[in-house]
Amino acid sequence: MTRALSLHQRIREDIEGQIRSGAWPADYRVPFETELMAQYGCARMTVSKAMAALVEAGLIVRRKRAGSFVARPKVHAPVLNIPDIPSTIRSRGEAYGFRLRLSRVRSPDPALPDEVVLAAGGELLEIEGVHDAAGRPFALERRLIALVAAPDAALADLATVPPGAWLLENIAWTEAESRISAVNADAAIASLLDLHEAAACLVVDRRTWRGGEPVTRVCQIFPGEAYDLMARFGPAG
Amino acid sequence: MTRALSLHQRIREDIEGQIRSGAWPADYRVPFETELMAQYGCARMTVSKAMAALVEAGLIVRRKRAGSFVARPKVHAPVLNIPDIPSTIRSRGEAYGFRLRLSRVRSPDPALPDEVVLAAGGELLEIEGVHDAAGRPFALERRLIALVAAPDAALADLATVPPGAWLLENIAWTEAESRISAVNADAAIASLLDLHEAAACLVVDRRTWRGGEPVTRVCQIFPGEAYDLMARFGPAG
DNA sequence: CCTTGCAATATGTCTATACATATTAGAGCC
DNA sequence: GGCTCTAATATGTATAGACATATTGCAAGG
Repeated sequence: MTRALSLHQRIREDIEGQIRSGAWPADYRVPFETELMAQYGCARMTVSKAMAALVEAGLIVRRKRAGSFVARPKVHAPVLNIPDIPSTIRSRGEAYGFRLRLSRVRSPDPALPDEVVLAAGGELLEIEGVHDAAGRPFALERRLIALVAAPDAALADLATVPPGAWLLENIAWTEAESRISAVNADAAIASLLDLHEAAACLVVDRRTWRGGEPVTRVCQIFPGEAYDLMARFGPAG
Repeated sequence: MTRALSLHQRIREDIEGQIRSGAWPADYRVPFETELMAQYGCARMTVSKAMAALVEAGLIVRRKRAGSFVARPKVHAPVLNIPDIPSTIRSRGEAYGFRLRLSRVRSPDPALPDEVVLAAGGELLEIEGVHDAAGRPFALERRLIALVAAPDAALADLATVPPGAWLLENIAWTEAESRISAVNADAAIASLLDLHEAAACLVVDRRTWRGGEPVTRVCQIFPGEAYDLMARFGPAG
């Protein structure tokens, strides 16, 4: 059963439907607020609330004196789905495992400005491990954690809890940036992921911050042909 | 100069700042609307508008009788930036070019359900070409366009206007889905992109619809080491 | 023809008020 | 103690009115 919608939501959905169906193309002039208030028999504030939500969603553009118009679709803002690795594997019904291969505390390399910034004057926890799905390697993870931001990380039992899950529980981040690229597997990657050398791999390089303060940087390497990322742009479902 | 902000925007930004700075952690109870109206000396509707925007942005959660609380950050909804190829190249200050290599109208392959669905009972326009940056190959594009949805595409002068730009101008889409993966360049790709064989390439496979009706499917192949995609989660700037 | 200025108009913001609705703290009862 | 019912409370929705502001169309003047 569809829940009872408030009036401004109904107005919003009606207009959204016209736009998404293509009935109102880009640059089409949406009825004036006065017309809509007559049509729905409500106050202007109610119409305005619906319109404001449509602006927020990027579906319309409003211009004083001219009216409101259907926005041209933005090319560049699909929502990327980067599920975390354990849940991806478990949702396929496969057993998940994490094999820790390296875990040590060290100072940032002064030759690498990125590391120095991340460390923020303290030391770094460096971690490397392999995520397994059904006993076979699924992804290689190399991670640096700023101990200034997450001092407890050094004490965590990363042999049992993968570092991504530990951080998510303990140091919630507020900003993240991911870069996605492709590389050929070198000998080390090929061996760890059970691939032939030079196999194409998908690389997700993610940095996260907590209120401007860097927390961690992680590089996840997936076999390119066995994994893909999905991005969607469209109805907010 | 910072523009004059309306009051509800200022309230919104003040609260957003507290959250993004980490001063108000997840589950922190933000001041009641009555407290905020006293603090800013305004009506409740004004506070409410700010709060509604924060809910829309996913920064807070509101519960009747209990109050409004800072939301725990969503893990997996970064906004992916897929700029279109000509503007990416031009923004680097390099000359952009498109070399059309193939353009023909054909029927969908009955063995490929995807093609049959895309064609929607009509024929397909198949296009292949290379995007050049500063005279060197930058990306290979293979595209199928449903002529049912875009009958004029067959008449477009795709030798001068790249098909992506043409479609954007003429058949605005409303929904898109992109899959991102990595492959090793085969002989054909390596030759067209001027890479050694087996070089890792980043593949963006995008399908678009217009109100549920399929419009086009495009596969763009980039040299993996020379290109990356960026995704961000955080301040909506 | 081009410019300037005015007035009409549609959106943008805000108020004060009203009632609806969900949830919780606490009172009262077994 | 554990249960239920009730009343208080904070948000959710909506109204009618007011004034601000940006932009457009048009008219008057050069």
